[in-house]
Amino acid sequence: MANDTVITIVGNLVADPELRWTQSGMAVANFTLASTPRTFDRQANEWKDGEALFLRCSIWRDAAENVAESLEKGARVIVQGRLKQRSYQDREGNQRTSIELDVEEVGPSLRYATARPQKVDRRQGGQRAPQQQGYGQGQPQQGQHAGWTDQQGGYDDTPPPF
Amino acid sequence: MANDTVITIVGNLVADPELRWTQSGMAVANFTLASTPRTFDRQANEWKDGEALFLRCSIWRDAAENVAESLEKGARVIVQGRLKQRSYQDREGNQRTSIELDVEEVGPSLRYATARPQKVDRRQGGQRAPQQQGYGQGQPQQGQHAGWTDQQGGYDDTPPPF
Amino acid sequence: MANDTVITIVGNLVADPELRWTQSGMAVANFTLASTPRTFDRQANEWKDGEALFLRCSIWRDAAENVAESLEKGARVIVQGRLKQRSYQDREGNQRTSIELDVEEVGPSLRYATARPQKVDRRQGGQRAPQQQGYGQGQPQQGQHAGWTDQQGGYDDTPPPF
Amino acid sequence: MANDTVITIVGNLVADPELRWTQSGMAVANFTLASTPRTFDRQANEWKDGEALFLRCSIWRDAAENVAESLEKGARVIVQGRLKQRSYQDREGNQRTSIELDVEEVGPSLRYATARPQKVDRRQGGQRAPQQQGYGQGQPQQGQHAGWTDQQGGYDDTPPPF
DNA sequence: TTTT
DNA sequence: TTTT
Repeated sequence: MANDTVITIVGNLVADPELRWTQSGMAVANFTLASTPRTFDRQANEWKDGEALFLRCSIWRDAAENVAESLEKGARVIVQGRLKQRSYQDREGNQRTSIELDVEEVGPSLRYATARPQKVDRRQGGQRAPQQQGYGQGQPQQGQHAGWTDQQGGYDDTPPPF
Repeated sequence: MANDTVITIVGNLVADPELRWTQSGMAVANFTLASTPRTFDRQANEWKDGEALFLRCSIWRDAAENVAESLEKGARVIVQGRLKQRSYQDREGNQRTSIELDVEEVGPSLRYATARPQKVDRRQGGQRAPQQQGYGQGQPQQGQHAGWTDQQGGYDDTPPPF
Repeated sequence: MANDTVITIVGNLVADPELRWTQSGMAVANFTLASTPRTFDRQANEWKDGEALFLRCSIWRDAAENVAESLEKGARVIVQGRLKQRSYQDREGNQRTSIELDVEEVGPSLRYATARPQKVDRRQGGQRAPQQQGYGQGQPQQGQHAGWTDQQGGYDDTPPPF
Repeated sequence: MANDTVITIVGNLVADPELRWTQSGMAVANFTLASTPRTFDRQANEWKDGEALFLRCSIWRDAAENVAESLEKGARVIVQGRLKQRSYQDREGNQRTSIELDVEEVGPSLRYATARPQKVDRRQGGQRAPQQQGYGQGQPQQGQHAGWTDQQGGYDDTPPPF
């Protein structure tokens, strides 16, 4: 019976995405992700970066255009898709195969401080709510803060998990 | 030996994220994801939505502030994190447990047409490159298009995988 | 658009699987997995076990019988399936929900030295190497079967997890 | 920051696993998984098999011996591990890379009727139910061992995948 | 309780 | 090059 080959990878774009169109007018974007596993070195007793995986990705239609507009070299993204084998001929004429990712979902990671895109307007047309500046003020909104730590309860002050 | 419980889910926020701070000043954002499995109904011979999973999520520090600023009700996101069991007392005083997701990575999905946030500037400070217009024009850029479909090669016109 | 909620977890069975049959004769096995995340404690500078996640799992048809025959308390397994929300009434009559895993694939982990099951016979017919000890008879155990379908029936009256 | 590149794949072994030892005596098993995505053909209105992905896998130590004893050509398995890029020289002397899977967990799928291995003995010491047919002797097979470590040695000279 |  |  058939299998499901969907996987998820987190990594950074090694270059800007390349946007193209098929002859029938369908958009396709290609980009390469570098994904660097974190490994704990028992000898050195510290975290080190492992060897990076470079994974070629492709994405289609609207998503391709979104990717080309929203992502650039260095962006950290989460991608979900299917591993696919592609055949090609090298310069010597030998048949070769490579493994790539057919992306179904991709999103820019919101993990770090610089990653604060504007809110997206989901209404028809795709305009976005006006914003004067508003990035990264990064300070507690008084009301919320007070309201929350005033109570006894809710989340305790335990350290976060990572 | 210990296990790794990292999972990835795609879904939509059922409400705006709630941003709070611990007493020590650490930001935490909470939100609930609705993830609706797509199932193929053999009787009706068509795709249908399955029953949604509602998964409570929490995220910490900078990422919490990014989430609060960037995401809102309805947003489609990819989240990666660890399933966690939380204990609490219900109104009758019974000990209960719930399963939640401790989010490590989250990104707004770029899958659909309206999802086109501006490019994020990765330089220190987080300002973003000026842009005159540039959103969603969604048309082939002449040079690229021509250069690509002119050749015989590159990607062929096969239908996309999904 | 709908989402795909398939996840994979590695863990150990906290008890032997429970095998039952629906009134229509379909086998279902239930078991609970304990999955213990490994975390690196920066203070102590060592690996520690995090808090275990206990995840209720169900699996159907042939796979249910395989699970009941092959797995027992303590077994380390890899499971792949969909997170599902289940509604039930607690003793006070309140509507509650729990999150469980609808298992699509499960296999006993071959990671450690003791995990060496016999090779499986893949030939048509499915006979397998003779076994004295009475596993694998593949028939409803009278007590369980009766006890369960005697009730008003169906699968939906199972007790909530934990 | 580093990423986590753990993925899970379900597939079938295209051949028996190959078991070898490094010069330092560490076991390593290699096998190739075929993972065939199931796709729904809207034209034909039916499920079809997509194009298979062939993924080269390696696994180490005890797990390698377990794999060699328990799995054979055709076996359906669940594997979890990290995608890794490997460099090698092709016959023309060109530097090439391939993507493989460093397996951390693997288990034979219990999904189908024929997949019913005996229960595994989990007691200290790792003895297992008596077996007449000679699986699981757990010792290096002379020929393989010799043939492999006789060469100049180490694991790194293995031929590239496919 | 969300959703192209 | 596998496969309920």
